[in-house]
Amino acid sequence: MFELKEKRDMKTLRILAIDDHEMTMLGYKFILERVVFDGYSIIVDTANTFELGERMIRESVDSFKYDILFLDVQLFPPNEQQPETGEDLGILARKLVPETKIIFMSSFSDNYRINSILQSVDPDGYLIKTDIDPKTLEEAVKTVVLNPPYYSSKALSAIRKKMTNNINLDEKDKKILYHLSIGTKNKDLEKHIRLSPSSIENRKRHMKSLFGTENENDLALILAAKNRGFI
Amino acid sequence: MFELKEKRDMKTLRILAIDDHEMTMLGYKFILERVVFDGYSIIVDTANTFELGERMIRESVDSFKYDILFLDVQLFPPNEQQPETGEDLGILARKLVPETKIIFMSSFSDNYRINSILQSVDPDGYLIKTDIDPKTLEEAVKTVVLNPPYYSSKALSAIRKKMTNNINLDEKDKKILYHLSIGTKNKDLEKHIRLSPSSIENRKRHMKSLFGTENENDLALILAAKNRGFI
DNA sequence: AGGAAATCCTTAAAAATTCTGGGGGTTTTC
DNA sequence: GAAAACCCCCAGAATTTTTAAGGATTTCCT
Repeated sequence: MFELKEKRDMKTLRILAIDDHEMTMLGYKFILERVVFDGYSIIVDTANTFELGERMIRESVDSFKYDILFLDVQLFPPNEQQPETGEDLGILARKLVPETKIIFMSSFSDNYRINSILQSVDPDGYLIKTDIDPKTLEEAVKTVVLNPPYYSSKALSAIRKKMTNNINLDEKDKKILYHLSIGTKNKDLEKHIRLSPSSIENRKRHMKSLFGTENENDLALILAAKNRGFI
Repeated sequence: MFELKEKRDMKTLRILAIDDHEMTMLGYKFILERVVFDGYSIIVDTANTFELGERMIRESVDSFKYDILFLDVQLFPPNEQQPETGEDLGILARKLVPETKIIFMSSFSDNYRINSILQSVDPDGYLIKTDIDPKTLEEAVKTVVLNPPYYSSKALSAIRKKMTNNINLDEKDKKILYHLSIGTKNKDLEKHIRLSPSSIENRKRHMKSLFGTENENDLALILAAKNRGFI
């Protein structure tokens, strides 16, 4: 029905959960280690920083390998300029231990990263945190082992939103939206996007008409874009 | 935990399956009517034509309403020019009985319709036929009732493919791909797309370079586009 | 309140891209 | 073996995008 790497070790499923909120990880650990799954028992290790997580992944390469990796998308408060994210850990893990299944967990507000993560990591699971309860957690683990991928209901709806909007934005438009959404000031946009200020104005105006927010301000634009799943 | 419309009727879950292959429907009926689900028994009605399906949906409006509708995407052999598809039935059902959950079933080759169906119907479930076995069928029904949506594994991967390709094609490009994929002759393309023949050539050449099929023929282009989930 | 900075809009010309028709070579079809 | 269809290239025309400059309005900060 399903096979792990070492026949001798088929009794345990090893999971590593990386999240900066230790209490939530304790919850995951509590739930998962009580799950009975086809006769396999589950062991959950945890790490609460990028560095520790990275070390544990690296160390696992030459010993047992984890079967599943739970990764929080946002490992640090957004204002800190730590560039390391769960996504980076996912990319690293894919390279070092490609057979390990990867499940991302993100809060709703990190949704805009889902696109990039689907591209860079192609995870075996994606859970929006408000969807997570003991049952989905258990389901996710089972599905990811037996028949990946597992996307939670809100993750699917975020994906569907992106899929079904037939507005075509090119890379520059998307960059403008992204920078506006993270609070980049208009006058600083030209430093990030290779366009003149007036072109940026034009594109913003154009997008506002696409999103039906003519003559409204930039906030209305990014709200509309968020609703449609662009950021 | 979950609620149907009429408290009195909570003992049965009514399903209508519409598919032109009667034998496969018998299979679904056989499986589903044996499912035990939280104490509810399941009754599966079937229809094997668009017209019959439409009539049954219309008749259900004023009596019992179906809880779930299973719809085959391709109700007729593609060469017949019957314009009626499962998608149309889905749109109709959404209008007449909005509370009925809708699950689409499509064969792999009908994948290009998934985009349009996600837009027009926003179904509660989407199954690719090769994914369907008794277990997924049962899972789909339960998930759709309790916590939709349910997308089968191959449906998800088709969606992911579309999501993650960062090639931007506009409507005209997509129309060209679509018409090529259904066998429209090059010389007839200009009748469907408001462009000169040479522009169509240019766009095809441009897309071939995007898809890495330079100097190959149109077949290579549409195969590449299919692989990337564009059609 | 007062001034500076930032935002938002318009216009018109320059620049870039796309479209078009034409010429011509190769392959497919009957 | 000839007609039809397909594929490629070019250069001018048409269209779209970018840009700079000027000005009106709002926001921010003393």
